[in-house]
Amino acid sequence: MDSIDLRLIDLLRDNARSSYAELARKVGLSAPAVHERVGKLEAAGTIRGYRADVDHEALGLGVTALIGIIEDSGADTDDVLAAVRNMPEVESCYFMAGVESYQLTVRVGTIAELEQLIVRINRTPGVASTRTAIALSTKWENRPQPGAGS
Amino acid sequence: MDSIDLRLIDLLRDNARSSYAELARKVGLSAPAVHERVGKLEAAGTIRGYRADVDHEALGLGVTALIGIIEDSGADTDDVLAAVRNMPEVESCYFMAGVESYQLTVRVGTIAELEQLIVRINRTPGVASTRTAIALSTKWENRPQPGAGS
DNA sequence: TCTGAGCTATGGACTCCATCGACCTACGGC
DNA sequence: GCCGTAGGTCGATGGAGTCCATAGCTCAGA
Repeated sequence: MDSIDLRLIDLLRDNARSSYAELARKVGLSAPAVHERVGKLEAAGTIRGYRADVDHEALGLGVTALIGIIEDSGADTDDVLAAVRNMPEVESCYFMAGVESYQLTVRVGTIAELEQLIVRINRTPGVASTRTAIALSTKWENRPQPGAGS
Repeated sequence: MDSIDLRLIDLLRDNARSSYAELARKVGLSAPAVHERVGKLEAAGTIRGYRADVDHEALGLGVTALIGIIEDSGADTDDVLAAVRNMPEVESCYFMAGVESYQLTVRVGTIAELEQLIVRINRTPGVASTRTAIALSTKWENRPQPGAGS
């Protein structure tokens, strides 16, 4: 993990479909060398994968909300987690310090769907209550933090 | 935007480095046809780009936190936003309904750095107070919600 | 100091892919 | 019925991906 690796990661975070030849030109190595470095970063788990960044509104998922979950005392946290995992609307899930055990990012098409989702979460065994905040607009998301390779 | 487009989006959300030839095999079209469809999705802004999904811990950013910002009455929201935009630690930023105007996802290396970041945000003109919750663990992030194309 | 092991780069070769142009088909409007 | 358009296939070709052999570099140990 040297500065060339960091630059490769930055470049792939900016455009994951860059060709190895292009990456090679930018970091000043040959394409096979870049290929091997990227392969090692993937094998080590530093690069987990490559994802298309989509416009959720264009896919009919224009409503974004953050939901905090407060668990019952004595609830089985794994059961709550498993229930939430089965809800495809839940895009991200963090286990938190504080009163709210889980913090979710959810995406739905309409406010009505959000209401139904909240009801479903509240009905889940182990969930005492939830707190929902709606995002009026997304200023930015998943902005890559430049590494030392720049 | 038909079901083939949705499948292409799903496939690219799963692996953004798939070759056009591979995508073509999976959706049952020729590679040039897939190339053109993907190009149109990009031009329309439905696909915004392609990002490598990295392990933040491996990059020394093992601390994730969510920060809510409460603004001063009469604060210029754009100034607050601009200040936050200049902080590279802020990965995502939503403008929210409710008492907290902004909700941030931030990533830093240590709790000490988080403390400094919180201080910096609180010192920003227009910010009345903040509320921070630390993620003890990330169950999942940016999980793609399958479209109807599956 | 010399030597050998291990790592990582390069360059060549071969295969496969991206991409362009030509043509074909289905469909809707005149 | 005819034409224009949208969107597909096929074929060709230039370039990319990837495997392999080889060469330099670093370091440990004789």
